[in-house]
Amino acid sequence: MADRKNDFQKEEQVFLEHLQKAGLKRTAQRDLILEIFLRTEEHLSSEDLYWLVQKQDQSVGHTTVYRTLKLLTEAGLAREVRFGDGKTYYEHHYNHEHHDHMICTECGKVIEFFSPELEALQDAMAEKFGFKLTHHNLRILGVCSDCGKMESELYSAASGALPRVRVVSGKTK
Amino acid sequence: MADRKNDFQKEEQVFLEHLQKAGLKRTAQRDLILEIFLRTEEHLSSEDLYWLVQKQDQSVGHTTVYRTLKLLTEAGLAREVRFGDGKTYYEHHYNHEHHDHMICTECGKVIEFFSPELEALQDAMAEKFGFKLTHHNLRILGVCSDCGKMESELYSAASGALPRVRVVSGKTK
DNA sequence: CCTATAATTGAGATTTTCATTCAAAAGAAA
DNA sequence: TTTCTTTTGAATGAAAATCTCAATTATAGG
Repeated sequence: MADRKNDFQKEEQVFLEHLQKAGLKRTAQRDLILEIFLRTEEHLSSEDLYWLVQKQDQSVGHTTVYRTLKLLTEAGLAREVRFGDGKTYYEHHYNHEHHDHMICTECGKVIEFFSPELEALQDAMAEKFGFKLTHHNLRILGVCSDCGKMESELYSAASGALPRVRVVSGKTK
Repeated sequence: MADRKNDFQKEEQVFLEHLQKAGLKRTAQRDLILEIFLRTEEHLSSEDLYWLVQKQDQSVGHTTVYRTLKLLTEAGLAREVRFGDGKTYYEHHYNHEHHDHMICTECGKVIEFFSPELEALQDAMAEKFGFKLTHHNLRILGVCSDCGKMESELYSAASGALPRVRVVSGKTK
């Protein structure tokens, strides 16, 4: 645990500004929750984050973590995502490019990907119907190459212009 | 309530075949639930369908409707969809082309649309990552032209090559 | 440094959805 | 009919999301 307290100045400022605008107060709990959220580059449920916070401050309760995540979402720092297991997860939103999720229904692995073509097509689609698009949400469900026991050759062969991607997690069920 | 009992022969046969294959029995409740489901071209939650069924047969319980919807899904007659409000809805699947949803966050209106380009792009994306795609799920959230008080001119002007579409519902919140 | 005011906190309870249990009822087959 | 198996539905359970309220804490103004 080295000293890295000032890594998230921007995000903290966004949060403070949001609190101010909404007439809310800055508290130690909210600071702690924000910090731990920012330090954790994973999809977190409110429950997940609660346990991480517990490790540092036993006195913080479920409710506060839950409410603070809602606040972070309002402030534009977090984004709610659902993967179909009934739970709501949160991921970083500020300074993180929009991306979609590809989910393996076997191992639960989640791949984040970004496709400008898909984005453009969705924007165009929204415009065609007169929708003012606020955001969209694409989940591709399937079986990943590991689980499908496909040759990884297929993967590398087809990956000429592979979009930006990050493999996030393989949840064990 | 005119006599239209034999409108869904194909679907009924699909269901009966599924029951047979799975070693399950045909019952009056399942027949009734299937019939009402087929007659209702809307997104229905288990609860919604339960109340529709109740109107015709007070003795049918939640559990049976819930389980029958699962059966219909297995049989390929229904599809589960989630719109992010925590509830699970079911829509017709048999003889209904795949489509995605555009949802108005103001009035809750749901537009079903189909875009071959989007489909193709998603398929390609799945292939690039070695995913064997089972299905995908795209929700575009925004504000519809009615709620955004935009000119409907925009809509009709831009609708030169408008994809197939069906406005399903405007749920009042 | 106080005090007053308003917001926050967190344990617990409630709500909502999804899923299971089990005894009674009903279908299927001989 | 008789026997065997599946279905049914009320009740219950489990899990997540949300709310309640009394006690606590932050903040601004004296």
